[in-house]
Amino acid sequence: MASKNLSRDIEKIAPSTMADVVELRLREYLKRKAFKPGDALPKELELAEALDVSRNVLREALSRLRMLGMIESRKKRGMILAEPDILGGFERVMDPLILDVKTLQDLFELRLVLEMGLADILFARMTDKDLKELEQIVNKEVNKVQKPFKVKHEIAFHGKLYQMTGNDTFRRFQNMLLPVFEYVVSEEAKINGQAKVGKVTHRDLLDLLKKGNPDDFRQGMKEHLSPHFERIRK
Amino acid sequence: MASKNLSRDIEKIAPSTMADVVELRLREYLKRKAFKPGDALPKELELAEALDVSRNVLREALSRLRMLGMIESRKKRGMILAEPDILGGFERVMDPLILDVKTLQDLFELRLVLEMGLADILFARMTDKDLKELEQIVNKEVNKVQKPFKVKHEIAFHGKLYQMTGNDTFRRFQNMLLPVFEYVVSEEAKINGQAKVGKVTHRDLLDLLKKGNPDDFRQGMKEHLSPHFERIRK
DNA sequence: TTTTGTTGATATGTTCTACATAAGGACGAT
DNA sequence: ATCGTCCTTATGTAGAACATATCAACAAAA
Repeated sequence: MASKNLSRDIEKIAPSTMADVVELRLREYLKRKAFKPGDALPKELELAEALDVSRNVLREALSRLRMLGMIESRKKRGMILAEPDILGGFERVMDPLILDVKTLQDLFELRLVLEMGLADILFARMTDKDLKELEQIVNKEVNKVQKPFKVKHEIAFHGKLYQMTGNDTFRRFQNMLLPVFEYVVSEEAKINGQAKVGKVTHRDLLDLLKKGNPDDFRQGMKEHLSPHFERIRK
Repeated sequence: MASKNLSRDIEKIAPSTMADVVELRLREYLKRKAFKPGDALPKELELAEALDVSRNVLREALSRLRMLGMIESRKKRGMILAEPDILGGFERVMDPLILDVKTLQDLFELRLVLEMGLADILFARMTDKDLKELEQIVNKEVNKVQKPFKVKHEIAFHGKLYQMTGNDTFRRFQNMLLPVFEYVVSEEAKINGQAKVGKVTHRDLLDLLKKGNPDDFRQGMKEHLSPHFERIRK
């Protein structure tokens, strides 16, 4: 009987298809030639011939780059380099059900780190208008402690915080992160029962934003998230 | 003469190809059916027929999912759902030369936020072994203040910090972020001259890790990165 | 009985051809 | 200068054919 650990001793060969190779080559090509957004690319047939692959294989690779937003193509005009969406690939993959548990844990921690690091940029950028809007969000929370409402308010409050940074990538990023976060929390709850709630409320955080400083706010945020910080001790 | 602002008044129509639609449909299908990693997918021909598209179009969509790591396929065995790499899409797009300036700025800030938020998880996870290795990195920095060395040491030191969190996604993430960061810094330098250096050195940070607490460390980190924090006041 | 070699079936990988379709350019009419 | 018309062209889509890896079943050998 062969060792059951054999699969850990010998690395599995990764069968790479032509589309994989062509995709890589194209990205190298674009980088090497220092194409800028708006620049025109060679025609499909020319690329296919240069790479010595069928137009089909080439198009599979191009389709990938198109998904990432790296290229745009229209009939007759041809293909041009575009400005990719940095979070596009993320968005498609951010599904708690298909990611492995280690990655989910990593993303869970990522959100905690972001919230803790947010303070400085928040204080540098927030406006009075922002604070008023945040206050309205807090006011709506009155006594709605049932589960579904609670999650909704969490999203509204923290989402607003990210939006206040003026950093749109942040905002979108945490919008994608939150479902994962909630998933991890609810899975945790199934095992260890309902998580406790931090002593610092959203209203407390709002007050800290108004009258405090970044460090005070950060301390408040840590306390607010303290039930979740329990998870990282190991 | 028509208004030149017309293009801002009317939204451009986005010509979506069949591959775009099929890709979306497939992702919805996978989600709706609650496929788990390892589950087998229908055959290409069946999918193509069900979607009423040619095998070509279907394969372009499948190629995208394959790139994201969502599916794997082998001859005869067919296709199975896989665990995607959360950062795969990121990696391909993370190129300072093709991203727009706003996104670059956003990513620049993202790194700052990460460094500031890292403290708590760092103190919770770091080991004596880690500290020793970090000390070795700091020791190697002696008097090497020339530009290329400096960057190298920055990467070594901060990279080690991320690795010490035990969060592999962090580590990879910042490895991708750093080139963007360095690019933004060097572009900035072209305009405003060489950036100043923070008063807190790597060795100071190391000492804070050994003897301090998360808040002290965070303050030190903020001071260390203070030249970069200047950029976010606006 | 267990292992190894052979053979056939099958799903993906790749190529080729053909045609549809949108978009640009040239040209002329209004 | 604006609007049609026609032609050209590069991408989008379809379909058929073949190559190739791999599974499964069975047979041969140890």
